[in-house]
Amino acid sequence: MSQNPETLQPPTSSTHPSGKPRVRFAPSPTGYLHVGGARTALFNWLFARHTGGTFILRIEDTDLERSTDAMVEGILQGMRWLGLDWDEGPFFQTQRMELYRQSAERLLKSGHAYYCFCTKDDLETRRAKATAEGRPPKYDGTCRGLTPEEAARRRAAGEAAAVRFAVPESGATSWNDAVFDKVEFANTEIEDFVLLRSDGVPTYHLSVVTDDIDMQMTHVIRGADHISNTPKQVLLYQGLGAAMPVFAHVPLILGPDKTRLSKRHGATSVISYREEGLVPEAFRNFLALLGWTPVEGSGEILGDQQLIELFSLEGIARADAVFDRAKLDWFNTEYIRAYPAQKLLPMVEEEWQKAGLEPQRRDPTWLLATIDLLKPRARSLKDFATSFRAYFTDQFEADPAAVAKFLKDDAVRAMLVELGEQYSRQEEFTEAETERVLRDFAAAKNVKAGVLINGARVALTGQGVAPSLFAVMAALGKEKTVVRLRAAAGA
RNA sequence: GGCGCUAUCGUCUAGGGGUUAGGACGGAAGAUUCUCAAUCUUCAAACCCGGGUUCGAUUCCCGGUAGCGCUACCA
Repeated sequence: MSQNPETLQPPTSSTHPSGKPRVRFAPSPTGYLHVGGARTALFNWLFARHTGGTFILRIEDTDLERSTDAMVEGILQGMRWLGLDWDEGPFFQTQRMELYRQSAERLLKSGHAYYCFCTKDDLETRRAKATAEGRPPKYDGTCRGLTPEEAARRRAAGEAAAVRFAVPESGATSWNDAVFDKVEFANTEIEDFVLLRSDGVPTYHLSVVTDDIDMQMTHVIRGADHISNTPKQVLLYQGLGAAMPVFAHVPLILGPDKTRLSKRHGATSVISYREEGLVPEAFRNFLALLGWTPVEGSGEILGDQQLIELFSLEGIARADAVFDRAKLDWFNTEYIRAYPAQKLLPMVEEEWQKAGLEPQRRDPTWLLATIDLLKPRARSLKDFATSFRAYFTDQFEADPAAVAKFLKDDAVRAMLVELGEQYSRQEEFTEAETERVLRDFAAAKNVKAGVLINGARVALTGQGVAPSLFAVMAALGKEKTVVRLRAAAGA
C-alpha cells in the first residue's frame, strides 16, 4: 500500500533474448482493415524491418458475436495489398483459449483476481443508478469480498461467474511510453475489470497480455485510443509477474472535420484505395507521414527502403493527424510518374482487366513507350483504363466537355477530315513529319495551328488533356490517326 | 460528468528563451500557347487564450478553453 508505485512497475523488456525486437499487429476481425489500423500495422512493420526484428500478425477474434471469417479475409487482403508481410502468424485467439484460462487461473490463485457472480442486468442497473446519482459508473466491488470458499460453493451450485481483476485500492499505475513519456493513472480510477466472461471466454485485456507475454513481444505499438487501457494491462503484467514491453502509443487519424475517421468520411477501408487506383507504395508513404516525421529531414517522397531506413519511434508525434486526401493523391501522382513503365505495366494491366479493356496492341515495346508517354499526367492507375482508353482501344467515348471546347466548329471538323486524307498519303509518319504537315496545312488554310492541334487532340484521344499531339500521333500510328481524323466529320 | 492525452499556416509538419517562425500538400497569380491534371516563377497563409518565470516567451511553468480518447461480461 505504502509502496512507491514505481517499484510496483514490472521491469521493461525492450529486447528479446535474441536481441531483436518482436512486435505485432493485432486487429479484431469485426470490420475491414481501416486506415487507422493500416497505419498501426505499417508502423509495426517499419519498426520490425528497421531493427531486423520480427513482425507478428495476430487476429483478436474473442468477440465471438462480432468476428467473422469474411473480415479476417478482408484484413489479410488489405495487409497483402499494402505489402506488409508478417513473419509469424496469423495466430487466432480463439485457438488459444486454454492459455487465457490458465492465466486467469494463475491470477485467481495468486489473489489478483476473484469470481464475480453479478449478472449483466445487475451491473447495468447499478451502473445506471450510479450515473444518475453522479457517481462514477465503475464496478462497485460487490463480489470482491467473497471468500474463496463462498465462491467455490456458489460455483459448485451451478451459478455462473465471471473472473475480475482485483485492482489495488490505492497507489497509481504508470509506464514510460515511448511516445508520451510517463503516463500515470490513480488506481482508484481503474475498475475491477473482467478477465473471463461468465461463459469462460476471455476479454480483450486478458488475451492481449497473455499473448504478448507468450509471444514475447518487446514493443507494443498501437493506437492512442489504448492509452486508457494500458494501466489495466500494466497491472496484469504485474499480477502475472511478467516483464512489460515498451508501449508506444500512436496518435489517431482524424477526418477533415477533426473527428475520428469513420465511414462518414467516405473511404476508410484500405481496399477501397486499391480500387481507386492508388499505388500501394504511395499509400504507405502517405500513411507513414501521418503522425511521424523522420528525425533527419529528407523530403517527403520516401519509398519503402527509405522509410525502413529512417523509421524510429522518436519521430512519432503526440497530436492526432487529419487525413488529407489531396495530399494522398499527390503522393500517388508522384509515384506513378517516377515508376518505370516496366513496373507500372502489371498494375495498369490489372486496371484494364477490371475495366474489361482489351488493349489492341500488345507488343511490349509499344506498351511501355505509351505508358511512359502517359504517366506524367496520371493521377490514378485508373486513368489508364478511363481517360487514357483511346490509346489502347477503339472502344472509347469522347469527353463532351472537350468536344464542346475544341471540336464544335464545323469548319474545323471539315479541315481535320481533309488533314486526315493528307496523312493517309504520308509515307513518313514521325513526330517531326506529322507536325510539319499540320503546320503547312494550317498555313495553307490560313488558320492557327493551335486550333487544328486542339481539335485533332480531341478527335484522336477523346480528351482535352493529353501529351503533345504529335507524340500522340506517333503512339497511335498512322492508321488510327487517319481513321479518327476522318471520323471527326461526325463528331 | 470523471480520468487521460493533445494544441505552430486550411492540412501534414520543422523549429525552439532573442528566427524575416522553415518545408510539403492544397489555394491564388503569372509564364508557356499545343491542351493541362504537365512544367517554371511568384504570392497569401500559423505559434489557442490568460497569468507566471525571465532583460526577453511561440518555446519553460500554472490555469483556462477547445478537440480527441477511455469510461462494457467490445476490441
